[in-house]
Amino acid sequence: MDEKFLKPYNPAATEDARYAAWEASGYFTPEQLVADGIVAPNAPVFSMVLPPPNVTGTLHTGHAAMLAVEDILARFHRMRGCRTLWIPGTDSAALATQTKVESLIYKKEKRTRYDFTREDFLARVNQFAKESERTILNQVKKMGSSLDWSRYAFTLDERRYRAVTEAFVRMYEAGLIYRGHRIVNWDPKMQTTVSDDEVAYVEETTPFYYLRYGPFTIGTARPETKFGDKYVVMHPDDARYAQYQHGQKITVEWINGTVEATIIKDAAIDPEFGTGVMTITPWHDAVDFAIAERHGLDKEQIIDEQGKLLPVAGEFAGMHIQKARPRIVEKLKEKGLVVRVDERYTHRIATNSRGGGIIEPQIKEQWFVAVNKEFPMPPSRFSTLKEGAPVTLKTIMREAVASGDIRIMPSRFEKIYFRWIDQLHDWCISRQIWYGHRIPVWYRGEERYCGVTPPEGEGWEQDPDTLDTWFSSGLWTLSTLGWPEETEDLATYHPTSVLETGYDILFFWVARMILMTGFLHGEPPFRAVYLHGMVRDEKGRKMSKSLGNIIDPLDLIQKYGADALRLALIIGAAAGNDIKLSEERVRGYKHFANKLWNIARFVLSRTEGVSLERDFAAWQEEDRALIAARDALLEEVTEDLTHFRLHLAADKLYHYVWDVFAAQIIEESKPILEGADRAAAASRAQLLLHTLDALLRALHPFVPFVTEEIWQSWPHRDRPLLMVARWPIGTDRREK
RNA sequence: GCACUCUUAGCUCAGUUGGCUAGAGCGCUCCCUUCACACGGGAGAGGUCGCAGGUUCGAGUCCUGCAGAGUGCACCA
Repeated sequence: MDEKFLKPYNPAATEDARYAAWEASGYFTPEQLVADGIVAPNAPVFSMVLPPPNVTGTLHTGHAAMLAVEDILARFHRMRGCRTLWIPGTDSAALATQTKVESLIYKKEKRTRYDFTREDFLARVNQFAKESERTILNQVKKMGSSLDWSRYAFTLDERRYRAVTEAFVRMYEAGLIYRGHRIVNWDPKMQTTVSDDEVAYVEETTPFYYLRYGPFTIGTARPETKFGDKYVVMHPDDARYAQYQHGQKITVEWINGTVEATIIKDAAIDPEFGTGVMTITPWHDAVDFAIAERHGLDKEQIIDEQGKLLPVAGEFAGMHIQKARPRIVEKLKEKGLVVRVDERYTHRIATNSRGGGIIEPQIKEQWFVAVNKEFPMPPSRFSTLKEGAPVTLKTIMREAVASGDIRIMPSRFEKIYFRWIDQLHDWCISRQIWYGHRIPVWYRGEERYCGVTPPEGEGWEQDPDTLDTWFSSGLWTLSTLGWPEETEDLATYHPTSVLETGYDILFFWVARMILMTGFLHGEPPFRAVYLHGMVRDEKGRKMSKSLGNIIDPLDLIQKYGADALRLALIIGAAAGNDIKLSEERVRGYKHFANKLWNIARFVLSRTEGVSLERDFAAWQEEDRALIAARDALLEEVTEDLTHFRLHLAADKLYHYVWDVFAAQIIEESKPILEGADRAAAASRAQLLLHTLDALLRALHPFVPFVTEEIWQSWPHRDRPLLMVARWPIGTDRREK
């Protein structure tokens, strides 16, 4: 027996070496599994892409949970003999990364991006990204992730750039990407648009003003936007205002003098709200914009891109809206235009969830993906979307899931997904930042060119904007497998078997992958979606810097081992449910790794010279019964894993090891092994070996490090690495 | 406003398609350094499974209502 078993299991001294050995074996790559006869050349395929972490980020507990689940799935399928591929990558996270670099440069050098040329600035961002890349990748490895590093992809590398450009051009040519003047979410702080899904609403209590507008009283929480209001809108059936005709003009005294106002009747007005009358600011409000579009009304910009008032505001021009508001209210009061104020009005203000500022809607010329535009379905392998049938991108997204071509787990998220699709608007994909995939469109006067390569001739200017980072992420299963080329990888591994990710990016990512892959490749990007919950602190709060409750997974790995962390993140964490993580839980599972270690020590010390021959005929009746019970449990575990019930599988193995194998079987074995009945002793010794052998295999996906470390000192191993040993169920059956 | 989730031991949570005396981790009490393991073992305290109905031979598990907590979505100025 190896002397290392005389000491307690020490994960910190073990894990890096075990990972290095796995990596060196080449078995993270499916071709190597085939080449060495580990799996058959025509074996079933199991493939996944890693949701790429931010290249400039560091590993957090959410990543740890994701890696634990995915690695368990990968190792399970690899051991079952599948050609298993799990593709790693990182995301440029354009907006987040650029913001980070901008702030670093400003701190150090007091320079902003406008002090650089675009090329020089991008060189700085790229340099920073390259430097940080190693950090996150090493941290991913610390979790034991069996990723195929030979296929590593970065969302901004050359192959991915090609895929993104190609996708844009194809969608442009199909009329599904267009450029238009529309109201968008503008972040004055980050100086860019953001998509609807990136907007987060924060509750705020502010005063609500009732203002005199000619014969009407209108309500607003934002008097600073009201300067240009010259349309007063009411419901067509509102009897109180029946005397006013649609289109009728009236003169009213307003903030900066008299204005000619036009009466508009529109059913969007809720007569029950406030006074049932409102004025509109089409340039800075989506509802107002829609009303203005319906009636062909003028739209005037009041606030500029920095959040400052324009000349229409008269004496307030040039002032930031935050500062101007109290003064405007003051002036309104002086003029006697304030009828009443509700001091405590609760409403939601739009903020940029990506760490930006308060969203100020603006009308801008931007690029959009048309989600409601009908087109003939391209060649398709979807079960309910036939080539040539009239569809929209929404249809593809809905049908892919409704038909069962894609299964979302837990299923309640399917409902949430459908709801989201129903109210989806066209997706604004252009961003006014520099870091990212540049839009492949060039202009020359009135001419416009869209193509994968720049246009011929002089005088062309490329669109300065870049694409929403989710546009490139949406291609991830395709772009990592070589699309737009018809590669062997694409033919073999696409659609991927399962996409595992957090439920918080169901809309951002999962839905957009379905949209883009469905249109561009005519099939789903994956067969199943497994959504894990958010990792929270022991009190159930979100982890955040401001709360100071962030748990660093690397600390936990250092103290308790990656195996312990994996179990803590898996056991008790059903799909879609949030996970509360506490250090005590992780410590508890470290004890499990040590328990296993000591079990191995006991079994090895008592079975020296015993072979693992499975001579079941010579076994004692009760030992055969124990094996049968064990195999029944392993059947259940296998079934659970097949159905993504990882938490149950892990829990069952944990209890079998501790409560059955250690507490009962091993304890009973002590007198048997020492007893006078040598046949019984021999039978029992084989049972111990046989069971530990099976348990090491079955536990390996969950606790790969400690099981592999034991395996390396296991005299009975049939493969040099446990990682590529056979799954226990199926093996015995053949031999019986 | 609409939708969804949660409410099980002191704390944090499992309990897959309804089925034997309801479980885990941590914590608590008492005992044990017995030859795999004190990162251990033994014994134990602790639960009307939110509340009220219903379906069923049988419900923590399904249905209805109520209460509390939370999340997502929404163009109520």
